[in-house]
Amino acid sequence: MAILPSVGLTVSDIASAAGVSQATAARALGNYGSVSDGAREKVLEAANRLGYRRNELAAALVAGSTQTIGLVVGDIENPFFATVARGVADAIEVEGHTLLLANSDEDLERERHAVEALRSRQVDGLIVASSSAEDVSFLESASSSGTPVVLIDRPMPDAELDTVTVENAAGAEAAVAHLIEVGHRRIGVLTDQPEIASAGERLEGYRAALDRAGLEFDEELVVEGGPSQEDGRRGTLKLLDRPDRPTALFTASNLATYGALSAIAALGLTIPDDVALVGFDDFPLAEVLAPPITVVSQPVSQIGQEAGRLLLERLAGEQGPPRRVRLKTELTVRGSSGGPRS
Amino acid sequence: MAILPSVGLTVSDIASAAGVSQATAARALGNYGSVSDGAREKVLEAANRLGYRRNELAAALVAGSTQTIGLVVGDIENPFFATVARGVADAIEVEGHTLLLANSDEDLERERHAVEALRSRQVDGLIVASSSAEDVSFLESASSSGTPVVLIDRPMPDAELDTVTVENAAGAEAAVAHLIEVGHRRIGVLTDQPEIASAGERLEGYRAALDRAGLEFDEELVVEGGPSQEDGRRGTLKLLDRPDRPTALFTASNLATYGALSAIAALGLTIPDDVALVGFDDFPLAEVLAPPITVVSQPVSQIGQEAGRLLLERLAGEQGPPRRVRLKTELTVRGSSGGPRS
DNA sequence: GTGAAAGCGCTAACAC
DNA sequence: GTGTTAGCGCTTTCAC
Repeated sequence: MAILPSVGLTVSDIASAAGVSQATAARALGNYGSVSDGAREKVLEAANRLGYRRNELAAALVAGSTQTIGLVVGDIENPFFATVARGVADAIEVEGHTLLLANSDEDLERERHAVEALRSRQVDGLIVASSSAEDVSFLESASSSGTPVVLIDRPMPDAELDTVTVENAAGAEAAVAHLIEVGHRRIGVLTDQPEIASAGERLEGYRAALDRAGLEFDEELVVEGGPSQEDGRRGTLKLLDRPDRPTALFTASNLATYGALSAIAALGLTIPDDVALVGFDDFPLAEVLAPPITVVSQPVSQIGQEAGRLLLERLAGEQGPPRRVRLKTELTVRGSSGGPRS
Repeated sequence: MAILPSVGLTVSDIASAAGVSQATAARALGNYGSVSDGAREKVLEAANRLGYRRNELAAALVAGSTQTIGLVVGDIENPFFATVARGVADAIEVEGHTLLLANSDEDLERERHAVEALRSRQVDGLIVASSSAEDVSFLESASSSGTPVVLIDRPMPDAELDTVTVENAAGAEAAVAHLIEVGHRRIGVLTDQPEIASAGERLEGYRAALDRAGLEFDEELVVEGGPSQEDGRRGTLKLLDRPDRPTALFTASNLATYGALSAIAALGLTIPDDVALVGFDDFPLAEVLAPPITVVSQPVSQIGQEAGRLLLERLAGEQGPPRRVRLKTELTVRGSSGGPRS
């Protein structure tokens, strides 16, 4: 294979090949200003023949826009984030933007660092699933200094930023209310780390459902999972591996649900007889498991798409106050929550 | 919230604030050349105070390196690719690189387009799961013109490019041999699109196992799935929804396995009694399903990490011939393949 | 050790 | 319509 040292053809190269000035070639290539048909043709022919590819970096430097948007998620391996990423990619690519991706591992320092790196690379905007409910000042400052930020998944009512979230409290409440309705009184809950803002809302929904049913809130029934399936597994074991175990479980995220399923299997318990289960966030095999898993489904891809859309609008000049999009969740009752209990 | 128009502090801004020349400030900031301690301190203090952030774009323009690598996968929503992406990200971020991500949807035209877009953005290198076994000339030309390319997941023996793949044929053969060993004679196979190079190898492994056992190859038992779970489901239905259905099924990819599980459930069949199942590629709930699913597991994250490593080596100047890394697979026998049959 | 000046590849005034 | 010229923000000679 020949080594073509055609590392970087520039506008000037094309210009001389076409016998016009650099500016004319640039105009023809960039499709702006006015160029005579003859000149344009010569330029395009030369570009084509030589295999010219525009250096977007140089263009971005002068234009002040890279057509690149940064996405910061906890972990792209998490199917939730993967689907969000896909949604974002779909929404922005129609406008010619590309995704710069970073994982934060749900760690605030890493998140900060990722945001810094992305900003240094001059992303036009940022979409962030922030791991902190507290300190998003670095995101607000990005936004106010010209790099719009859209927050996703985790509500942040105090932040002056566009956000796309789902109805966490309502979704969780529906899940728990459903468990109560079929007869459960002791319902365990496996939550995300409390720093993650949606975790709070889901726990709130859990409490609201208990309240409404006149049930006591019992701290013992709340276990904090972590960002991995293994964390969820451990949490569930803690919750279930004892005599007075809850009769039902609400898992507040997809990985928590995976972990719980794994723990339940390990303990040899049967769903829903030994323990009923409702999870937040649907997943590919939920319908296939025996029994199928009851879930609060959320429009994951749409979260990404909406975030992309809001961001593109900001980039197009939208100046209004923060928009907060709340997407609906839906309780999908399948077998794991069980029929009515005596 | 105040709008700080501090959109872009430049080296010159810092230089004047520190009372030194632009060049000195740049040296202090960029940590190169020689700067007196006094000057350095003044510059760093000013940079810190004013909140200077280096414009990596401008730096990249002159350095000719963006510290960015492009990753092209079929679909980031596919857990396989998500894990690969994570592996790549982990491998390259230690060197300060960032991931530019693009989905090809397993379409060659989209893949080409993505590669073009990524190259225009001056990525330092590319990692690609190519959807074509035939035409990778555009990737070879990228490589020979200075943008190294590492191919992943799909073997491409004719391409003059580094590749990271797994032992597809051996893995598939082990899976099918195992099914034969426990007594199956009619084994259906759900493959990926034939354009995808790994699909060929896995099918080859399937045939090899049959051959070795003296079993006839029956075209009727081969069904081509597609890149989605739904495709796998449809394929499986075609295979199983008839009287002379195979007694066992080998699904050649994770989404195919998902689809098969869904179809089997829909048909009301029991695993492994009505139909035994072995899938290529492990997945989170494989152990949790009843019965747990027997799989050929592959080191997915490691594929990404190896690819990242190979690419970094090329970027560091490695000049040798194409390296072809083959990672081992492992047959993990669980319940779905059944015990010995009469 | 430091500054002045050139240049990465492109866009954008501004003349002609 | 076209060419000349001046930058975008940075790195990098090259004098001093």
